[in-house]
Amino acid sequence: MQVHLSAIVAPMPTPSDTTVEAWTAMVSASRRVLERVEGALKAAGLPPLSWYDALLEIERAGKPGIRPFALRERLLLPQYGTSRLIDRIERDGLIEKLACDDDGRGFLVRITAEGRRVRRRMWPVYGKVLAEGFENTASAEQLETLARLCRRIASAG
Amino acid sequence: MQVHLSAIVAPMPTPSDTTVEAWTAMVSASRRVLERVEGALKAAGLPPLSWYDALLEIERAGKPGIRPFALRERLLLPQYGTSRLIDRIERDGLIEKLACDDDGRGFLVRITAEGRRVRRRMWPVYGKVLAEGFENTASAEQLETLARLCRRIASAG
DNA sequence: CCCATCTAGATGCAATTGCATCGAGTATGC
DNA sequence: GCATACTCGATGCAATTGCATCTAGATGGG
Repeated sequence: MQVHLSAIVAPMPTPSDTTVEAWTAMVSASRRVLERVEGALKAAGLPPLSWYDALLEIERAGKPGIRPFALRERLLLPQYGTSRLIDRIERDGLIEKLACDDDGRGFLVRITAEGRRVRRRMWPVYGKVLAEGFENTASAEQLETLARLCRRIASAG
Repeated sequence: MQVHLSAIVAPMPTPSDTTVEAWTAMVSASRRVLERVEGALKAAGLPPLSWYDALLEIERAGKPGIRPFALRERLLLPQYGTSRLIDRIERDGLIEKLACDDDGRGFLVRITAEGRRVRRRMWPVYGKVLAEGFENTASAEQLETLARLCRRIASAG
């Protein structure tokens, strides 16, 4: 039996079938749910999902607001994406930009009353799709397992 | 204690914390791996991941080729997305369009030698990221579980 | 055969994303 | 205090995506 040196020195870069199965299933699942969520939001005349995530984080930051770079970290968005998302949401009056005292380069983003209202209207639409997709399908225990595995993969390098 | 009728008649549309945890973990994981894959492909001077998926399906279809609508079903892409993806890949010479005898509206898509070569070069780059993300992180058994849960969620409605 | 209807695929236009780069402000070292 | 490096955020431009609509060919009655 011949053994290639590369197989000993370095691990094969080729993933197992099981890995590929898991990966494709994960991508399909998240894409499908994402499509359903976006579709439901649009059908209800509401903004896209990215606005929900941003509004939620901004609302959580409360009265003092949040810096764009901090928002970027939470949303895992590229810097320019964050910048433009903030612009669009602001143009719609759901958030406002506040001068930042201790750093002249940046500013703070705070949610407006209208922003809170819109986020609240989005939640049941969003949540309904999630509940349908997940809770009719898997037990709480299975969902915990799923979450744990996904978190590990997300932080793996 | 007051109970709202809606809580009895229809299930609450609000998902459990566990559901939300699983969902956000799943989205983060797939987005992170996707970013890594796209980054690795770009760093290697190779086309984006969407091309890989398309090339793989087209290659699998073999000599007779595959109709765009069939490709669309497999890739879960919108119709216009498929149409344009085919255009771009064709412009690069990795696939070719063949007249379709039994349906004058459409055509068949077939991979070229160059297309096969490019797909083969993409695989180790793609696969390496998958192997790192999944196999260093979870056992085969866990990956099976992950795949099973994700498949169920993908097909749930 | 002819019309109505349906399916396959393309495309104009607007919105979004990706990439590179820029401008302004801050922090550091001297 | 000042030059240098760094961080924050914006933006021009090209590529991609989403949406609506369109054309050509197929299909199914009458």
